[in-house]
Amino acid sequence: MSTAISYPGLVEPGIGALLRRSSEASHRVLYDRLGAAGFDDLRDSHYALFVFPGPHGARPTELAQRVGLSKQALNTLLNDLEAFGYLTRQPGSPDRREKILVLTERGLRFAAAAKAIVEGIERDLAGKLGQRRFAEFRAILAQIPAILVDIPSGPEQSTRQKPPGMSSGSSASRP
Amino acid sequence: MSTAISYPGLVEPGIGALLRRSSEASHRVLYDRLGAAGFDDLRDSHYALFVFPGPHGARPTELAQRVGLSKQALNTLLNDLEAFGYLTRQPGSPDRREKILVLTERGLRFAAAAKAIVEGIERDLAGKLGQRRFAEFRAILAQIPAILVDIPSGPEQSTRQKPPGMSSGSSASRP
DNA sequence: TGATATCGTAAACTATGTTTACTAGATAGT
DNA sequence: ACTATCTAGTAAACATAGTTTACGATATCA
Repeated sequence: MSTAISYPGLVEPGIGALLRRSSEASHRVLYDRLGAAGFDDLRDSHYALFVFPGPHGARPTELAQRVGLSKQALNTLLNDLEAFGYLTRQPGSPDRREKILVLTERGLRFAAAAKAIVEGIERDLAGKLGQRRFAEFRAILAQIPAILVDIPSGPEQSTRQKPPGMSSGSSASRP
Repeated sequence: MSTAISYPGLVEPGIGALLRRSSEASHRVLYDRLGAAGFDDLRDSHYALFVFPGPHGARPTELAQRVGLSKQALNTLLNDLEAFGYLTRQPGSPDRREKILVLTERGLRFAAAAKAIVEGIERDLAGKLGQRRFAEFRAILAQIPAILVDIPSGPEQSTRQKPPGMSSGSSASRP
């Protein structure tokens, strides 16, 4: 049992670590409940396609951009979703190169279940924190990304320096 | 250009989506600045090992548990970190099966740079939001994970149902 | 009516992780 | 002391998720 020596460094920020933990916790709850509700044939990567407003009526390329995936990655997931009966690909109509994604009955039930679970989570949080504090929290949270991209390269670059000539060589997993 | 038909479902919660976006934004800023500060031989997976209190003085297995990785996944990353000169593995002493992770000069500089960047981010946020609001925000954020795990399986399970007999069959990527 | 762009798909490759299995050293039972 | 068993670290095989590159079919422009 070695005691971890304290040293003056951490990468995971206070605020960043907190955000990550909360984000992961909320998604875990959502995914667990979806699985428990009978939708246990999907994995997290499939769930990601249902971010609002979801796949219904969209074209693959459009959806890929929205969820931040390559057309290819998306296509694999769509194959699964189609095979599992969550959606179908309809040929697009004036332009027959297009496909239109259409949720099946099951797909619609999945989306409804997800919505209900999410609303439940928010109700619980508001209940524990108080409506007002939760609303304030949420409002600030919504601002964070804009603030962060707004101030790239702040004043703390005094730590900057180039590393010594460490040419990669024989590592296992360099790109 | 097909217009996305509105339908009653979303998977990505209000609060969950917001948390995810903020978390990703903060990590992107941190990682970008670390890269810009000369630590561009590491990837995100390596950074993860430096979550407070980081690898210094720890044993591999201990660290693996802390950061939520298998011993194996961690070991690969440690190989890289060692090859790039961020740390060394010292043989543990009374028990010579153990290895003790020790940051090198470069590793310590990396940790210090990360700390400075994180502090800069927090300063910026506090500046934009106001000290008081930021502190309140942070306090609530820290409570979220506990609240969420506390209330697993809430009252919204009325949506529960088993799916029809969709035996998997011929998909690309099912486990 | 071609030249060229665009949609969806496919194939090959990369990155990151897990599970299973092994080796060296530690520890307990006798 | 001697074997049995446990544990730390490592290795190998495999799973998952994504990217880049390529291609066929349709659309659109000159």
